[in-house]
Amino acid sequence: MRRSEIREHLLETALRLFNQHGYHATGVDLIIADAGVAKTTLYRHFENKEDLILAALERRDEEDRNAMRAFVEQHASDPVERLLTTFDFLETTVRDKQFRGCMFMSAAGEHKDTVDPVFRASLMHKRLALAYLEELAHAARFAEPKRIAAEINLLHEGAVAVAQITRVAEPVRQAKRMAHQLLVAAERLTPPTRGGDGGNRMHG
Amino acid sequence: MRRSEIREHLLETALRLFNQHGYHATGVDLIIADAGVAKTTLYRHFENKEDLILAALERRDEEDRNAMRAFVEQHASDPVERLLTTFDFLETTVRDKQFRGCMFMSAAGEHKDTVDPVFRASLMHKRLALAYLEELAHAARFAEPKRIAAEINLLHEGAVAVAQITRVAEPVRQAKRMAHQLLVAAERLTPPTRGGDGGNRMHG
DNA sequence: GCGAAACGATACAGATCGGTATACCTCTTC
DNA sequence: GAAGAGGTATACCGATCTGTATCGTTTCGC
Repeated sequence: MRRSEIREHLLETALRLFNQHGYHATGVDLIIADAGVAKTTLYRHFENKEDLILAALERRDEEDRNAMRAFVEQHASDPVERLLTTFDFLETTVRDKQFRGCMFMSAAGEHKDTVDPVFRASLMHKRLALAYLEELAHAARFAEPKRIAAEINLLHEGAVAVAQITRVAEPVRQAKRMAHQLLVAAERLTPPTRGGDGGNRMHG
Repeated sequence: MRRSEIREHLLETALRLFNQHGYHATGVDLIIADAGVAKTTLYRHFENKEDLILAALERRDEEDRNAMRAFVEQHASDPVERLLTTFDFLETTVRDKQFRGCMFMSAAGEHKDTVDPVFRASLMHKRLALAYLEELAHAARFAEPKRIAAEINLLHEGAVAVAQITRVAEPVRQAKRMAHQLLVAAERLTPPTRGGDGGNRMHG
């Protein structure tokens, strides 16, 4: 394994264990044992455990947002449908056997102080996720794109939270239906053509 | 302090510290120091730390649900308004300086295994909270009370999750507006009188 | 008022935590 | 093929973790 591969391998292992057991409950000894790496190696790549957590979250942040973007762009072209398709992406993540809730919410839940770097990293991720929804809402020409994005975002968080507890995917589908209902009632700068449904069909 | 008072004092102290720092990050040494109690005393009242956590969550569960019930019954009489008033209650908890997210979601986030007693306690709380919403939705004579309750519940979780990250109360108000919009469109077994709004006024 | 139960204080056990030090091995690179 | 960087393995550090043992003191029920 090359140096960069070791780093990636450590980040993947850490992410998996953090997701499985949480951040405090996952010791560095477990991480290095699972990664099959000496402790010295871990500390050559990361200053300390917090640095590892931050690097892992940063990696996950990019992964998640890129995956959602790719999924949405591949599965829908109409901007309104794209907003709804974000729920389909969420559903795939929730259906994953390894799903144990949003890692950023967990991170913020274990590092509740708003000045904690881990909390701030989670906050940053959520801001970027919201920004993407605003981008979609803007492209969909909603009259209040920020409000729409915040609503979709709230439904995302609610769906994932309920799914974290119940461990079923239904909340995500329900959230999508709620989003659909809110979107068709929302004001648009360019209203859909009369007589049709403006392409806002519900496909799921 | 009488024996029962000490137990209550320990539970209150533990709950405050769990809320402030999380469950793993709060050691029993910190709890007893903050409570001004000997370690022997804590372990005379609780078998171990997990037992303390479970007792604390159980207490909090009853407190929370009673508080919501009392608030809702005091601030609204119409069943539909009561469903909306649950958000006003949430807003008071979110506005609290000590608010750091839902303690049960945090507990489930730190104890992700579904067979973990702490996870199960959180699950139980969420089920009871949902049951109350179903009770309200049933009283409001919605055609699909379970679906309505699940939708309100999802908005609750979303609002609290977003508030946990942003540390502002706005998400709760937004969730209430979304709930209002969904409720007025929902089918009722006894439809509201035509010409009026059926008492589904938005007061907040 | 007397005995038992519960309290506080402290010390301690054993495990685990994050992190470092040391010594040896294995590659790459000039 | 020597140098050096980065790997492994292991031992170790001090701190902290949950939980127990000891012991003197306080408090409460009878």
